[in-house]
Amino acid sequence: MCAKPKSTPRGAAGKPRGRGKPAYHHGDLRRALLDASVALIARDGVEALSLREVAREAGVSPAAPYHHFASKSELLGAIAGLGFAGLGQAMEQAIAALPDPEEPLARLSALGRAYIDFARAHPTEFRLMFRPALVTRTDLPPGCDPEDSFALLLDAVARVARVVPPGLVTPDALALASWSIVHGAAELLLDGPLATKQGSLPIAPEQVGPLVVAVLPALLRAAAGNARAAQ
Amino acid sequence: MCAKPKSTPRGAAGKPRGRGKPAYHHGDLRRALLDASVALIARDGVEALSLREVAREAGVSPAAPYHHFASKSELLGAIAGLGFAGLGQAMEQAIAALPDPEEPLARLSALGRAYIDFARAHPTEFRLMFRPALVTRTDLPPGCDPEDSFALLLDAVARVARVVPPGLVTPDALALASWSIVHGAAELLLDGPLATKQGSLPIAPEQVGPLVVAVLPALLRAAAGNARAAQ
DNA sequence: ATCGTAAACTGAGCGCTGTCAAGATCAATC
DNA sequence: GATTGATCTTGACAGCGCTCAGTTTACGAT
Repeated sequence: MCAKPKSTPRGAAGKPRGRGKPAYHHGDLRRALLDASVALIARDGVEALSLREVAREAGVSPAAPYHHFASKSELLGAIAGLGFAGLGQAMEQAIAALPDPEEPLARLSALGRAYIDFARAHPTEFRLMFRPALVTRTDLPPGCDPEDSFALLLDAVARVARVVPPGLVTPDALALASWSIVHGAAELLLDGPLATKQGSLPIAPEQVGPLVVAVLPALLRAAAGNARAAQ
Repeated sequence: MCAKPKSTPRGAAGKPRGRGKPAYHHGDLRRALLDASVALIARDGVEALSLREVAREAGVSPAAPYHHFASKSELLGAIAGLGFAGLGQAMEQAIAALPDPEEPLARLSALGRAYIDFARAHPTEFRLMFRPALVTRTDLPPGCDPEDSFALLLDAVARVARVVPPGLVTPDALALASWSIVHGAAELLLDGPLATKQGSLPIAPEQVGPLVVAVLPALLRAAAGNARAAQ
């Protein structure tokens, strides 16, 4: 599932060997560049990221990154790719941790919660996942496709829709609504008024996830025609 | 309400006068810079915007913009400010156009619709409104505060909550849910999979607004305890 | 009509950036 | 041990944000 294909392509382990010289070949520069980039973005923001500073941080020359990424925006794209992989993984784990993974409503709630938690835990990756203008989408290995991460969420909505009698809105609309509410909460949490000064809504960041997830089942029940859903 | 305070601060009208020379004083350079910036961002994206190109577009020297904006990010902040003002205005108009502006559910639906429509009509401004990292918030004239735009939305939710019997979740949670769903739909529409390849959900962009708004009342009814809301 | 003042704008320039071409270095293979 | 090919360095280019000293203009007071 979109894992790191090769741990150490050339050379030795991740660290520059203990000799006096810093070693001409880095070991795993690609990884080091990604890590340094995430750290720098987290500190100063995406717009302040300079490829040269990333290279400096990794201890290589300004042109070295170009042997691993065709451009700056492709490096950002790789970070976004890591984000998609991480989100998918977090969602799978959330389902696996469920007492009954087949219960539709619980399944959806767990995914929603995982979505928002991921955004809070990995804001840098999450933001890049949804800033297509900053990013050139390099062809990812199969299983890493953004669609795959979202498919889990949409599938969970479909399961609920199957259990619930057909209601006022189509299943597609249900899926859109579910996705929107979870994604919107995440965005407002990271870059909206909830983050900056939280003046508008007296809601602490850590409460956003639980609150949204608590509302989700009600939304699905009601939108599907006010019938009693499973459980 | 955050209107343009002075139409033409110095000099003559907006256009460079019809003489042969391009006129040393531009007339309304600030406005021209904002307009050019929005156009360039719409064409090439925010990250590709250069202050020098904006100046070129406006026919002035590279240093001229600095007499109107302290920095590039302050220019972007001004665009975001225009966005907040525009959103507030669009929301007020949406309410004013209502047959009965006092009907809580219709009021909320109209605001939600206006929110999403605004994002679609002014993607550049909308994005900047929610990219605080790109923007330095210059002190805006009173009435232009972002909070004011959102207050309308939150107020509409509160009105619904007042009519509906107290339910499973607090009014704050209701407000968060409503705002999230509308904002999330807008973000997904602009920068999410709905925009890029719309492979995940078979929903056309122009359908997103109506669908979300159709779900909104159901959400509020259900979350508030499954009781019958007004109307 | 003239002057003085302050705003608007210019042009040169500094340090930084993303990117590229050419050369140096090293690990692994034949 | 020589070859090969990936990895990294060096050096350079154009363009960027931003600063500053100086020029041009418009407006109010005289």
